[in-house]
Amino acid sequence: MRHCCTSRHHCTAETPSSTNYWLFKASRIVKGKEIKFSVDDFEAVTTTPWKGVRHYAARNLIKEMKAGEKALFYHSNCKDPGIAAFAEVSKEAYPDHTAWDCSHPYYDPKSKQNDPKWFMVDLTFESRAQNFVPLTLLRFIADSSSVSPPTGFEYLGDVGVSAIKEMDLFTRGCLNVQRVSEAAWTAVQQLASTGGWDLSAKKRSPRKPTAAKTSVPERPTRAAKTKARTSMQQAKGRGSEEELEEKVIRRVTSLPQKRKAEDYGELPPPRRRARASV
DNA sequence: GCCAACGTTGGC
DNA sequence: GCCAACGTTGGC
Repeated sequence: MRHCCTSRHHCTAETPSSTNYWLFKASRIVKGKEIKFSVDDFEAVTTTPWKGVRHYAARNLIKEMKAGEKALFYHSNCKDPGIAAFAEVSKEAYPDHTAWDCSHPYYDPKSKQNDPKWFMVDLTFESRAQNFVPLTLLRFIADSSSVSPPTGFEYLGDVGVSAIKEMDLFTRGCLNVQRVSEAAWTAVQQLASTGGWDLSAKKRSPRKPTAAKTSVPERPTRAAKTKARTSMQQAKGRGSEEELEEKVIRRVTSLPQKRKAEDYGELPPPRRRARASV
């Protein structure tokens, strides 16, 4: 028997054969190199092998995927991360051959042909999100202190709101492949098709205060860091007054307006060229 | 088998 | 560039 995951909220009571939903982060930068796989690229090629997953937790999810399961296509590592498209897993896990190619940026000498360490699935483009769903919006909804939807998002229902709150985007942000609950999938679809929010009104939550630095003056070992973090989190608890305050929507009228279409097009804004080119 | 260290990754 | 989460690795 196999655990579908470890002790997290996902897989408690669901039937093992139920459809899973996933989220794929299309990073633009890998090991310092620009990869540039945008939603435009994805739409153009339609089906793409999801190469280059080199994170164990992400790989484990990859191996769990089945053909036909739905996925969110997410732009990460960019100015305005968020969900840009809907997709489908079209081929289940098979060895990621780029790990065997020593000239490839995804090369990993520890992966052997007879014992592959990394896997990929094929992902097929289904549709573009009618409205790009930015992480900031999801965070805004997740941050609301109430279980009920914020004004303007009543259609999500309490179920949708709590599903968004539980998304791994917030607790496991660095994971580039994530599991998505059916309720969260539905909520994202609703957001994407409804649109109409005023992004400039959503205040980005400020950086959390870092109290640890002062208490750990010397260069701490990694373990010490971990411990410090953990205890800090425990001490901090959830829902301080400051946090509540952050949840208030503020009008921000002077937000830079420069980026519009390219926000969601994802291709890097054309770097101003020095005219030249002979 | 425990547990510290490592490696990966992305938001800020 | 820092921080964070966590599966895996490796020393013992």
